[in-house]
Amino acid sequence: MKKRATIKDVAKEAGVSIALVSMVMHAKFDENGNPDCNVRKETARKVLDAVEKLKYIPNKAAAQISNGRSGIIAVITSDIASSFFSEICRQIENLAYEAGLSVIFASSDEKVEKFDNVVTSAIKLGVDGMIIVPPTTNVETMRKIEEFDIPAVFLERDIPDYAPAGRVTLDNRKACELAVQHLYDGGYRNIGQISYDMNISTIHKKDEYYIEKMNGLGLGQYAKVRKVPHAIDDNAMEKVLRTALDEGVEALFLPTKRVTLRVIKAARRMGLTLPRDLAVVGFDHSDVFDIYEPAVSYIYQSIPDLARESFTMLLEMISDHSKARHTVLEPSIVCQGSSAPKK
Amino acid sequence: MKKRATIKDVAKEAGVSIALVSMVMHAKFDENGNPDCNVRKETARKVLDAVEKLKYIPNKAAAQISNGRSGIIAVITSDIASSFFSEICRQIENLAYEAGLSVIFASSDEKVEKFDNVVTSAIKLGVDGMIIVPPTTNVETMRKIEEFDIPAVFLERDIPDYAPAGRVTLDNRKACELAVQHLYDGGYRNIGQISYDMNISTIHKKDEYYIEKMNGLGLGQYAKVRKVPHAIDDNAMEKVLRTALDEGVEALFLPTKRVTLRVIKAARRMGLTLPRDLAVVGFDHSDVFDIYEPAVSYIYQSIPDLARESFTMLLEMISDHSKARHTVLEPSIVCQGSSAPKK
DNA sequence: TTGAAAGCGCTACCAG
DNA sequence: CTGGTAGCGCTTTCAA
Repeated sequence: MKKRATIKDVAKEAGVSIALVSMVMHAKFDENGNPDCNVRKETARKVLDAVEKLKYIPNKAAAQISNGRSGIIAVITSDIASSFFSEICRQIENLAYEAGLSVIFASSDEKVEKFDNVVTSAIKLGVDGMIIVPPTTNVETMRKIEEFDIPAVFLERDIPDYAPAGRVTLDNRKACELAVQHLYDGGYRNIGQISYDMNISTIHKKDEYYIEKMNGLGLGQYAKVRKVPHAIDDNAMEKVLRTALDEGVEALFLPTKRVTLRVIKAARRMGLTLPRDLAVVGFDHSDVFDIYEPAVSYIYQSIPDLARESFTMLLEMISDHSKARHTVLEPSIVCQGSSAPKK
Repeated sequence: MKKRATIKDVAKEAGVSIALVSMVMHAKFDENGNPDCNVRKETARKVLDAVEKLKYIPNKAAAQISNGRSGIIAVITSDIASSFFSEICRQIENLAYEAGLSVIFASSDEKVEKFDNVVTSAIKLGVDGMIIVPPTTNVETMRKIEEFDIPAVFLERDIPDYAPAGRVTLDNRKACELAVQHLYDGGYRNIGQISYDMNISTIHKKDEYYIEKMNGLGLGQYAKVRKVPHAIDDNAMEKVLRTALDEGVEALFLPTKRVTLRVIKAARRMGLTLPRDLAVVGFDHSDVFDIYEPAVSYIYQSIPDLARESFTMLLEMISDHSKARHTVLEPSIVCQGSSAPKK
């Protein structure tokens, strides 16, 4: 169990000072092997050879403690196992990989307390920045982040009262309009909505814009948001669906992937035929939507865009100390069988 | 932009030495507020008050550099966006959270080079251990890990030649037997297999055990593994399926979730009726399997078990420096419509 | 029960 | 172009 080689060992081996080694380790080399710093090529060579020989891998923690940067960013979503977020994480991971950063992912479980805990861990680690899908619109935890001057960008949803963060969100008004209009065009009038009873900005917005659009179409009488708990089980969901149908609902706008999946699963168990018994427009993409019979229509927001925008924004905030921006992405609608025009 | 509070600030504020602060920060407190270390209760109180007041959050990097432990483990899978792995990651994240550890997740993309790179990043970070789904059976990258004395455990598949690591795998022989036997019992004889042409232990094993079982049933004449590239597209997959059917294949054992998804998608596009045109037994669970018409049968391996076993094993290896073990989990089969008995 | 001080490995600044 | 050195924030003896 030999000890891990340190910069000192390399310096000794190469017969130079540790300062030189540090320089060389951070240098980039052109095609001729010339470093982009004030070090002679031969000296650099010696250092590199020593590094090779001792299998030296720098200790980031030590670097972090002396220069303040950890090279780690934190990505905090509700649940990294949920495919919408896991895909975003994956994209961010790739971008970070290319940028030479490490990423730590954490899930809040949509719980404010856990969110606070994972944020604290991230601060302990000394992350250089955070990309956050907040499970609340409360500002408390964010204050900690502010306290430590850590750049942050909100992804997909935000905390309206927290100004210092960047934001990458969807044009949710447009999304709701697309969905409702599409159903309207298909001849549906009693268009309901089922969504979660959570204190999250996008949920609030989607409720609001759905109603706004319904009113705009003169369907205010039908506008009704049915709230269900985030942890609703299949049976409870069936009951909600049953009630909705009894109340004359012809179509449903489902503003999250999760609720969409739950609803179509319930519909299947109940033996409903889409769109005859119920037309559906969901949100975000899932493989299940395409395999389902009929395929499920959905509002699409670009995951690569979400990831890239948030990542580059965060990078800018970290390096240039630039101001927080707000990027709004355009939704589109993918029309499939579940919302085919009424016969 | 005030500076982040350090242990020194807390010490000064509390009027004690930094050593005391360090002790208190690591102490656990019983219900009476008594610390489990040699510090007077009142002193501890003073420290805690100062911590509170200054909003002190310890800097892990500094701790790491002085005591060697980072409190970070790395989990390296093929792709954190693939649901099998993202669920495992999620479970490990929970376990780590409870254990007070941070996790960094990385994807190898099934590429040996990327695998090597993410391992190197992990070493730079000074991770205390790694849970690894190796994209190869080559031992090279693992040697680095050994060099740095970092405990590692292989998850789901392994590198046979690398002894120092722990292992948590499935009983793949049993899995293959279950699948083939089940199809056999349903009256199918020409049972084929489609799998990826990758150098991965579980793929090798599933090929081998499938053939072994076919031979055992006297179906050696039908035993045939059809290899497809990992990145195969829908059209190519359709062609493979078409060929298999032309060659008389009645049933297919699909040894990974990914290939299962691809095959049923192709089957759907081709308008095949399962199990009439083709019986199928897949691997691992996906929501799609349940929604598909008919529901897809699959071999199940417990994700919670996989996660828990590997995590606790790693923890033991880290703390007790205990020896690597090999845990083998039991598969089971979930029979659904896609493999209903032949009519 | 408490404090002083020696590092941990690295960066960054200054001198030569 | 190269080397010396003062920290960075924390842990951990060792003394008091």
